[in-house]
Amino acid sequence: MSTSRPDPEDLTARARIRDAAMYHFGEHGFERATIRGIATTAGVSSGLVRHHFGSKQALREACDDYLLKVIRQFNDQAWADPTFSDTRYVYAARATMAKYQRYLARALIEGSATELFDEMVRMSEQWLAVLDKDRPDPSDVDRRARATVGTAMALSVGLLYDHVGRSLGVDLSSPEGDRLLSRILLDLYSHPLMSLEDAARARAALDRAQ
Amino acid sequence: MSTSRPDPEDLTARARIRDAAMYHFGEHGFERATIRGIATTAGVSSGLVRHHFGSKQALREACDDYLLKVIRQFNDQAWADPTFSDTRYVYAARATMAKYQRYLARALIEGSATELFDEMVRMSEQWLAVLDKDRPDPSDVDRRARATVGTAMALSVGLLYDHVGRSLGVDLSSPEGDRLLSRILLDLYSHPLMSLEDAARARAALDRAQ
DNA sequence: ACAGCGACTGCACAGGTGTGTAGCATCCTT
DNA sequence: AAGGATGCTACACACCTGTGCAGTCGCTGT
Repeated sequence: MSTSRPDPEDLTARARIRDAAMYHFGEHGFERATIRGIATTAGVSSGLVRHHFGSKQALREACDDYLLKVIRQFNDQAWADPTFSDTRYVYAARATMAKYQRYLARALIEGSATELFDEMVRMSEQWLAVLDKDRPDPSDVDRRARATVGTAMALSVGLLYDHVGRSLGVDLSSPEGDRLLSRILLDLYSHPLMSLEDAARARAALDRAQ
Repeated sequence: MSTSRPDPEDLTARARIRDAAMYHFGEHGFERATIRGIATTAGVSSGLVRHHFGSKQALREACDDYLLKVIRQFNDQAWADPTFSDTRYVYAARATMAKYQRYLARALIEGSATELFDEMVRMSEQWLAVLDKDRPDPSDVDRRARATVGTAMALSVGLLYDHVGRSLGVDLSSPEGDRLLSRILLDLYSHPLMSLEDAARARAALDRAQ
């Protein structure tokens, strides 16, 4: 148990409550997290949580909204920067999202945050549009469809953060962990799991099966 | 709300409770699921749940163990079958795991099921060993490391089942949904997201950054 | 000076939860 | 036939939770 997570006093109580809530929701899940626990972490009374957010559910929604705002801001900033490449984007996205990783994972699994996912698909679609320019053969599936599954895959390591870290034997939040992960992703992203021929064959088999 | 999920009477009460628990845990999460709700679905008293499994936590562990057994059995069976290819394996795995999808997702996110993940990494490693034979250049990262991240990615669609289905606009559990997903995966698996040159460049940049 | 308002606290309440336990029926063993 | 284990139920208990609410403090505009 780390003792002090919240910033001292430079944030408004409302913001501190929101941050504490994201921490508790992410660490324990929505159900197990308690308003009293959140209030304690934020250094306020439980009544104040209710005063500012109305209900636990509304507090969750405020957290979702905030994260959506953060993600949108990151994406806009990234596209505005002319030096940004796709690899840099992925890397920076990981860095930006690091502190919200656990909350994001919980939110996606527990069903809130549908807007969040949809927004991320939209962002992936933008990138796919760029990548598709270098692609010789046209895809037989919709770009949005590919963006959807691509988004899910991009989120996977974040969703299974602890499992991946444990299996790799490193702390993913450490510099070494981040470097190792980058290497692995570079390798996977640059090596297709199957050849175009095998894929075509499988697709044909799929058509044959009706 | 679908009314009757459990099979009529052909299962022992213990097995019915386990099935009901996997359903409730998967649908509502461990915390929100209640022993009384599980008992009702299984058609028994809440006391019997305790009688057979001792505690809610122990019930969860029994579910994890069962799922681990199912997965091991599937994998052994797949490797024993000489006609099995990698694409078929992925396809059959999806079919086998379909009914446990939601439970698996919850278990992985909520932190139980570490054995499950590790076992899946081991299975991925077996497949990678086969795939590596056709690979011209040796990878600069451990096979187990690649298997770990690959496993996470393979699980991603299952973890984000509802989001992916909603974004694609189809029910993934339907035949059309399954076919669409297969097509998307074939496309993604057969097209690298970046060229070997770009990957080498990014790797060099990573080394330069220390 | 004073009324109003928002930030904030403390406490009580009702509901739901996991768990403990006493007791009943049924079947199997000796 | 006796007796004990086993599957199973019903009920009570203590606890924790989200929520409601009355009230205090401090600021701000008039």
